[in-house]
Amino acid sequence: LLGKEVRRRRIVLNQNQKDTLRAWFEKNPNPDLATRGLLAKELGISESQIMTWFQKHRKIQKQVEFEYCFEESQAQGQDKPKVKEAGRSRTHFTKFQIDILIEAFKKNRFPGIVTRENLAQQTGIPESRIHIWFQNRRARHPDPKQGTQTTAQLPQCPALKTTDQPAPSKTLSSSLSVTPALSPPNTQSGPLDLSRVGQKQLSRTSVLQPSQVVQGRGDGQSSSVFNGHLSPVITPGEEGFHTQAPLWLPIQEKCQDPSENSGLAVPPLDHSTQALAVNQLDQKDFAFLQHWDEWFQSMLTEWVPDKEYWPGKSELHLGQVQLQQLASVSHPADKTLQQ
DNA sequence: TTACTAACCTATTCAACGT
DNA sequence: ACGTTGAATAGGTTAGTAA
Repeated sequence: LLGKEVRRRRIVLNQNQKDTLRAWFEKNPNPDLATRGLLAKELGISESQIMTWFQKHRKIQKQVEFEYCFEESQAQGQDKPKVKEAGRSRTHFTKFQIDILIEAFKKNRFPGIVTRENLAQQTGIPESRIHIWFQNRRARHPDPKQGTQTTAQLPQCPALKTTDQPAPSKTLSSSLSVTPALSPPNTQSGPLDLSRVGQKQLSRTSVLQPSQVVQGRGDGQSSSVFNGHLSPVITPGEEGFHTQAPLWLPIQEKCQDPSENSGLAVPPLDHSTQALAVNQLDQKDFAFLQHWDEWFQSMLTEWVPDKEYWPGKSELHLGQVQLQQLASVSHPADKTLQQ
């Protein structure tokens, strides 16, 4: 926004690069670090870009395979033997390297590409490994400055806790995948397992990316408020779940270093700003949100975990009625909801 | 303007390795 | 066997680029 570092400049692979990558992918969809390095040299792009490309294509291939299996599976002789990568290699960082990384982490938990590359140069560690290191570090060392609330409490930064799905305004805007807004808590990967609640964390509550927290759509609409509002924080209670809706989520995005974080994090929104955001809603908006919250809560209180109903990873099969219900309460002013 | 997709994120799991 | 932690995966969003 202000010329600060954002993310790695997006490149567009040329045909030759794509062909080469595809050829390598066919030979081995899981190249190790050394192989990726070689490829990177050959193609003139970075190893982490190679890594990203392969990650994406593994996903795509899985999806394709799944669809293929779904269509003509049963009879055919199951999946072909895949190229199995030899044991996962593990990078060993020296204390010197770790010290540098930890220092950098203290300064900024979300280093942009420039910082990561600087660190790579300082430490001699490939940038992609540094990226992974920061991911792991963030996951395992929650920011102490974010307070000591548990994840079941009010959302905290840099990540805004929500239910495990995006807010309806987003959800509905893309392909009417209504599942998210109606998903019961912690069910993205299957039935709710209450035994785990309260241990490490509420499993499968998703966390918005820093950039997802407050970023409006730039169209003057109060989507950010919607985002916060429509994401009830669901806490397990003795008799089920309690939502904390309606929620005017106190968004306190905290950039580590505004001058050079990845640029995905957004500046903190102080309380006056929040209040303003809320006040800016007109009565129609407010009535709608109240209506939504009531409906949402009623849906949640009616919901009963049913193992048969949540068999696997993803889909929640909703009845037509629920879909229509959801659609019918779309905010008239929010065009994205109309879709 | 829209579709595509690289770059990025969290959450979770796998697995190497030191104890 | 277990804890730590690097690597991988799943599932998502953001934003730059080409059509």
